[in-house]
Formats: sequence, structure tokens, C-alpha cells
Amino acid sequence: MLSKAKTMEAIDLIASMYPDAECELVHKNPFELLTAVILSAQTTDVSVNKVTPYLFEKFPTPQALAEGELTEIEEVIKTIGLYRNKAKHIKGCSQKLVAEFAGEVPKTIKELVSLPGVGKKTANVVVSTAFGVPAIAVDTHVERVSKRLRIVKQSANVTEVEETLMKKIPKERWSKTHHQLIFFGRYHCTARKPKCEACPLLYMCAEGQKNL
DNA sequence: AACTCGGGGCA
DNA sequence: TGCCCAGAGTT
Repeated sequence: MLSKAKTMEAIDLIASMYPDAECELVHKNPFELLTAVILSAQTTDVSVNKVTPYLFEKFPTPQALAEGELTEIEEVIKTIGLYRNKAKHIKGCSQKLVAEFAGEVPKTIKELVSLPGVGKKTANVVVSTAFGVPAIAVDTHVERVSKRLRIVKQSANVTEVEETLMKKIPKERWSKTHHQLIFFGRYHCTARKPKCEACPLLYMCAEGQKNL
């Protein structure tokens, strides 16, 4: 596993590649962001951005979405994939927001994860983006990149990846680094055919040396 | 731990 | 055309 210093060397290089990386969802308030992040599972933010304007025009509040007809919600979001599950999730999520959180989006990970459709990754994105809480949301990109660079051990699960990253990266950089790791994983250190030959981290990447 | 949901993007 | 994907729930 990479030392703390070597890890930051890698993080700095990635940061220099994507200095402006940020959440690409056109989120506004916490409710809209939360709903949009639930919809973004296994889908690109670009796809989600295509349906959310109409979704929130039709269901502007947790109350409205909680009372929305499932078939109507499905109709609006059907172009993003997994839409039946997601329609159920965002409706159920809004119902719980209304019933147990006074229609407000809760601010703790524990409460967020208790909502339908909200897992660890979604909860972290919400507290980070909506409430400015330092967080590292571990998705497949973050996990893959962290493992290839040996920032975390190969056998690490999502929780272990998150803990290791938080330990090695200064807290004030968690949120920004999270987006930069995602951009790096999505556009450069891709799951298939990573661009190792054009990677500034090649010199310190065991996985990359193998790929050449 | 494996299976399911799913249309869009890309080779 | 075929394959994968910014996850989470269920079994």
C-alpha cells in the first residue's frame, strides 16, 4: 500500500489533471439533489439532468413527489434505466421525508441511509454537496482507481476504501478529491482500456506498468 | 455473495 | 450488435 506521502503525490497529480472537477448534477436544493443522486445510480449525471427538470416541475416538493402516481413518475424518468426501482425509491424516499423528517432532508449519514434508495455512496454525496460536510463517496471509479494505484489494499470493501482514503487525505480536500478521482476514473483510468501510455501517474503505478 | 433492475453510450 | 455503467435492495 502507498504511504501517506506517496498517496498525496498521486492525489496532487490527479488534481492537476482535473482542477475544476465537481458534481455534474444540476442540483439546487437538498431535496432535488437527494432525489437526483438516487436517480444517478448506474447512470451518468448527463442522463439524469435530462429528466430532472421535468420531474421537479411536476413534483416540486417532497410532499408532491410522495403523493405522485408511480406510473407518472416512471413515465418521466424512463429514459435513465432501472427506472421502475428508482421511481419506487424516490417516491418512498419523499414519503419518509414527509412522515419522519418534516419534509426536510436529514443531515446525518445514519438518517440518510435509512431512506429508500439511499446507500452509503448517495448519503456521502448529499452531505458533501448539499451541506458542505467533508466526505468521500466511494463508487466503482473511486474504488478502482484507489486499488490500481495501491492507495488501498486490493481486498478492501467500500467501507475500508473510504476509511483508508480519509486517513491518508487531509479532511479539507476530501470533497474535491472525491470528484477528481471520479473524473480520473471516468475519463482516464477507465475500467477497460485505461490510458496508461498517456498517464502522468504511470511512473508510480504498478498496474499501469503491467498494462504497457 | 450473487442476482436484479435497464436504457443509453460506445466500440 | 454486444457489452458495460457516478448502486441499492432482495434473497
